[in-house]
Amino acid sequence: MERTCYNANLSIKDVGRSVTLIGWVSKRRNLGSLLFIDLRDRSGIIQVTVKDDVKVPDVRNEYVIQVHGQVAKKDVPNPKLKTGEIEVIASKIVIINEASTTPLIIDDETDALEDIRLKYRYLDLRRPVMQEKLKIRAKIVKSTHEYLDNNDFLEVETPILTLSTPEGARDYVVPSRIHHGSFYALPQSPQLFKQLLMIGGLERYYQIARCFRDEDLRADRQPDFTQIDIETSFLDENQILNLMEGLLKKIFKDVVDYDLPLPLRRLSYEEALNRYGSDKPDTRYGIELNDVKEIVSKTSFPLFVNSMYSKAIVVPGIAEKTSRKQIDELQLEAKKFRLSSFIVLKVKDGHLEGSAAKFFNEEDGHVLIKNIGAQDNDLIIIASSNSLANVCFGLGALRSKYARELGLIKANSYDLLWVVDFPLFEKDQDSGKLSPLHHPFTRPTKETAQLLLNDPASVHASAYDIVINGYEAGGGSLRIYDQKMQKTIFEVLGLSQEDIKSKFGFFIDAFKYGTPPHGGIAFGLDRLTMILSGSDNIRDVIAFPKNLKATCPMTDAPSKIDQTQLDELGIKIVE
RNA sequence: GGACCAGUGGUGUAGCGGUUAACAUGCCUCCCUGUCACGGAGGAGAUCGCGGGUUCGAUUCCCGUCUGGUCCGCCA
Repeated sequence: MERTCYNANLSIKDVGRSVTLIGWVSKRRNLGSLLFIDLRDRSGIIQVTVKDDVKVPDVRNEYVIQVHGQVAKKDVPNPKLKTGEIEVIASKIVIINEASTTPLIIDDETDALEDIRLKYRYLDLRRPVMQEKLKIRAKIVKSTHEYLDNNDFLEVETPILTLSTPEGARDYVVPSRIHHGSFYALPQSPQLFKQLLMIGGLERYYQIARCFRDEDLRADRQPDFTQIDIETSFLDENQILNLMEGLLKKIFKDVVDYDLPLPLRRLSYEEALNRYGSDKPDTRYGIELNDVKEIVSKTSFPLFVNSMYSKAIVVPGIAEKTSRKQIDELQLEAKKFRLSSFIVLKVKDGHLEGSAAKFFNEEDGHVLIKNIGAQDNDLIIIASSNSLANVCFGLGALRSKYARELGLIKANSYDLLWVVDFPLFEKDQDSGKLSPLHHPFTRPTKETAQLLLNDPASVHASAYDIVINGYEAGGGSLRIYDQKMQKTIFEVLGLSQEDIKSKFGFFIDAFKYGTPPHGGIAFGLDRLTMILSGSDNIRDVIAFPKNLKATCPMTDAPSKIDQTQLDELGIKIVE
């Protein structure tokens, strides 16, 4: 189809040029014998002016049209448009296709709610903001290809139909037609395959890998999502982190023209937990956690005296406007994080106020205020519990809640850091069972590996997470490359010999043929795109996402299938 | 599995124990030669998510249910 160029490629330099443009009618302004059409294509909008003497067909919003005309300079430019200095004086307009009235307004500021936008996603995608997000996504992928290609990484695809390994997330499962009663699983990540590629001698691998996890959805979680999946051989933790910092630096430069200062800060898991109450802290604002165990133990308040851990946060300048009701709501919020016991104090004229203030004598009150740096009109929240995790995560949740509400987070700012030195295992709060914090292929640190059998909870992992603006944007580790070690880990996790053999037999077998020390990382492409496009919702950066019920409002997937299909698969549906 | 919030013309909202159900935008017709969120005049368009209850009367109050969203659990 004849076309000179994209709309937004035209500029003041093209004045006088004869052009043919194609696009959608974004807006008409009919002034009688003068008609303006905002013509939209992928590049942007340009104004087409149709004068009295040109016969035009009846053109409506979202019609696809071809415009023949001449570029002209506008007397009064429109600073809001990239092409605002010019317009195209039409000599001929051809309708390529008509359009019905759309169920949503095709505009950056559409007022349609999300379910309507998802149902008509193809229309939603016509909105320039949405296209911008997809362009940012593509740019991240392009930068990634460039950087990793330049650093000797080889892109390799791994299977989508693979073996189910029910540890970790729930698998999406695909029935086998040829083997009734057997199922493939979709990969939760290419973890085992990328390690086998290292055993296969590839040394540096990457893949823009689609991953699938059948767990409940969130604003930042989809059941199928994309990872920038990376694995290397013979590199230690520092070498990997440095290499990956180079990748992040290039992405941030290429995509948002931001010069990322390197090296990135590294925070131990313990410090992240104790200072920010999170394993993925946003450090763009304060309200850090303070240890107040020593001071509050001197009070007469039983909760404080009987709890092993007491920590406090200071929320600045809101004591006066915080009501009893708001404090009750706070209790509710903290309860979500298993933090049921905390008290709220206000600072007024250098003294503590609030129902729990009476437990502090004058001197202890002053010491508390001084030690945690509280000022008049500040709110002090003290949490106490015998679980350090509950105290920290609970206060961490309140910390981020207040940061959002008080507008302490600077827009369009970036905060990147590594969280390192994780524990290898975490204990289930109820059952006390150990499970891997990262995954069961993570290598214990040299210093703590010998504790594996006697004190597994104290073993640390050679694992690292990249945290950006409070999102876990990626994570990785050095992997176990010793067959015996891998077996021991499975045993500590309580897998039987049969389980190990049937689920991971092929994997452990491979280790005996000369496995290189290896390690890697996976970045969440969707989350990276969210952060770099300023979105707070993962659906906005995925062309065709699922809603919270894991269904697609446009296609209505998942759907029932024919009896014939079921019969072929040997499947009976239980209602 | 659980908590909370929201469902009113195509779209987004307002409203309220009795209304001609309001406003914006979109849509249709007409007028307009410099608009760019064009302007002006007129018009069509809603069984107020669904079911039940209270009531003389329910879009409004109550219960249930469905749908969507946010969060907790879950996400090696």
